[in-house]
Formats: sequence, C-alpha cells, structure tokens
Amino acid sequence: MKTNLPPTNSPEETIHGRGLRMTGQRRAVYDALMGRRDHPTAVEVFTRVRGQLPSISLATVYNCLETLSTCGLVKTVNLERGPARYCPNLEEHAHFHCEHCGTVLDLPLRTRRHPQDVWELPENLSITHHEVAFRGACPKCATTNHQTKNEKHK
Amino acid sequence: MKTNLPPTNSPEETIHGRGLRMTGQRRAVYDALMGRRDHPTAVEVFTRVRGQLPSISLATVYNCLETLSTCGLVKTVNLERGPARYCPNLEEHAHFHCEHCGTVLDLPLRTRRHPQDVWELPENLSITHHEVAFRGACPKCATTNHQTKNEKHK
DNA sequence: GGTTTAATTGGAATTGTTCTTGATAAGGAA
DNA sequence: TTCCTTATCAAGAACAATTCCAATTAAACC
Repeated sequence: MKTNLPPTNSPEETIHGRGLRMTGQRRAVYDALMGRRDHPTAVEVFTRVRGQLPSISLATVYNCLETLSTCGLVKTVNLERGPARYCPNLEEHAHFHCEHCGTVLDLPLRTRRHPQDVWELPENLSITHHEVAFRGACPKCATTNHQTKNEKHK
Repeated sequence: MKTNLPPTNSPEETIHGRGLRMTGQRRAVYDALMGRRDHPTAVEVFTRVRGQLPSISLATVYNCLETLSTCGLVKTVNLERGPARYCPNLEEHAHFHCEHCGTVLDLPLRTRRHPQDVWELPENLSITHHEVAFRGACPKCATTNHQTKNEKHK
C-alpha cells in the first residue's frame, strides 16, 4: 500500500516531475502552509500569503492548494461540512478534531501498527490512501464546560 | 469510549426521549435510509421519500436527516468536498470510497482490534467518535482503466 | 526576442446547505 | 371532542465554499 511518505525531492522537483511550473504563487502558498504545523482553510492561507504577494487572488490560492495536493506536497482534510483544511504534515498520522473550539491536532502512528490491521479489507480492493479522524474535547475544552462550536445561543 | 452501537429502543422511543416528535416526514426519511445498505446524499433521500410523501420539501429532508443524525439513528459521512452522505449502518465500521465510480462501501471491524490501538492518543483527550476512511479503486473499477470521477473529458 | 503553453486574475456562476416566515400538525389539558 | 401550546413543515431567499470562465500575464523553450 502506498503511504504518503514525505518526498525526498524538493517541491520544485516534484512539481516539475508532473510537467508543471513552480510559480511564485505556488511557492508562496507552499511556504505559507509549511511555515506552521496547523490546519488552515483556503481563506486563512489566502490571508497569510497576501503578506508576501498582495496581488494574489483567492481563486489562485484554491488552484495552488489543489495542485500541491495532487502532487502530494500537502494533504487536503475534510473533517466536517465547513471549509476544507490543508495539512503540511506528510508523515502518517490521524487527526483529532475538537468539537468545542474547532482545533485540529495531529496524532502520530504507534509503531508496528497500521489501520489495515484493524479492518476487514476485501482482497480485491486497491487502497491508495486512508484517513482517520477522532472527535471529542481537547485538553483545554475538556476541563471547562464549553458549548459546541456551532451550537446556537438563545 | 462511546461507540455508536445500534439503539435497543425503537426510533420512536429514541426521538421521544429527546422531547421530539416522530412525524410522518421523519418516519419516511428514516425508512428511506434504512431500506437499503447504501450511502445516499440528501437529494437522493429526497427523491426516494417523494415516492411516499410527494409534498415533502428538500429543506425538510435536511432537517430530518440532521435530527436523526443527532439522535444517533443514522450517521452523517463527509468523505470529500461534495454533498454529505447518510449511512444507516450503526455497527462500528470503516468506509471505503472508490475514487473512480464514487461508491461507498462499509468495512467491518476485525474482532478485538480498535483504532485507538493504532494511534498515540494523549491521555487528556476525551474522544467521543472516530471515523476511518479508505480510498482507492473498488473491485469493478480496479480491473478497468476508468477516469477519476471528477476528471474532465477533453 | 519570439513563440507556445501554462498559470493567474477577478468576477460570475454553481453547489450544497441553512435560514426565515407563515402555515400546519402533534400532543396534552380541559 | 375542542382548544391550546409548541414543534415541525414548506417554499423560497440567503449564504458559504468552491469552481468556472475569459482575458491577461508569465514561464520555458527554441
């Protein structure tokens, strides 16, 4: 099974390998994402990148994120209905999603264990990726009695 | 950890237990979903339910699905950017999503194994749910050389 | 430098979902 | 029953996230 191992190549090499160009916009979007270990939305990436490239458009940020994602340089994460989030961590990991404050945390794999061991996978299924997400309350929110993020106030 | 075990109560009891009413619309939506072991979108449920209740509105289908989901009678599944899918299977299981034809399959849990064994979960995290999704090609699509579902034709 | 093709922009369009308002129906009390 | 209260529904408007489109700009190669 192909796991998403960090590429040994530079992002330029990876992009060129697909016949694509490493433009200033793609570079800036890539750097904005790699700069922190978090899970920003496209709009959040947009506001970060604007610091470097004030003329960039939101559509371009979407395009760049899509390109980087299909090249395997970043991961797209859809944990819930809202906007997609983008993840710079290419190591195998699961996500934890706090239902109170919305934070997303990375959970590392235990050595020698793999999700495939846990589930009955029919032989004839060809698996290319897998995604594991846990939900609940993060350490901060678990102690306090918060309302759920999207819950309505009276 | 709370797993989504099938409720021993009838759907009516579960709904009443929350101070809600089992209306004709909720019943019809529930039955439409339980009638098959697949993963329809809200619109697909809408067209099914219209057979029984021609005057039902799409907004009501969304409302009913939301209600049934928060009552734990069905599961909401967000595997990708498109529309949410709804799952009648309350047993613990993972999802397989075919990237070619879009089909979603249920994968049963291997006995005695749990996702929590595979990941490093910090002590102070309180987990309420987890979701596991695999992607790739289903048996049918693995043999043929299909295009990806959303890929553009020239 | 010129040519070719990919990429970017900005705005319009689309998709999926939620909100709003007035009408309807359920369940309990009289 | 009948009335009363409250939840729920229908229809369409509104909304948020994303994608599409057409014209312009920038890369890469000759």
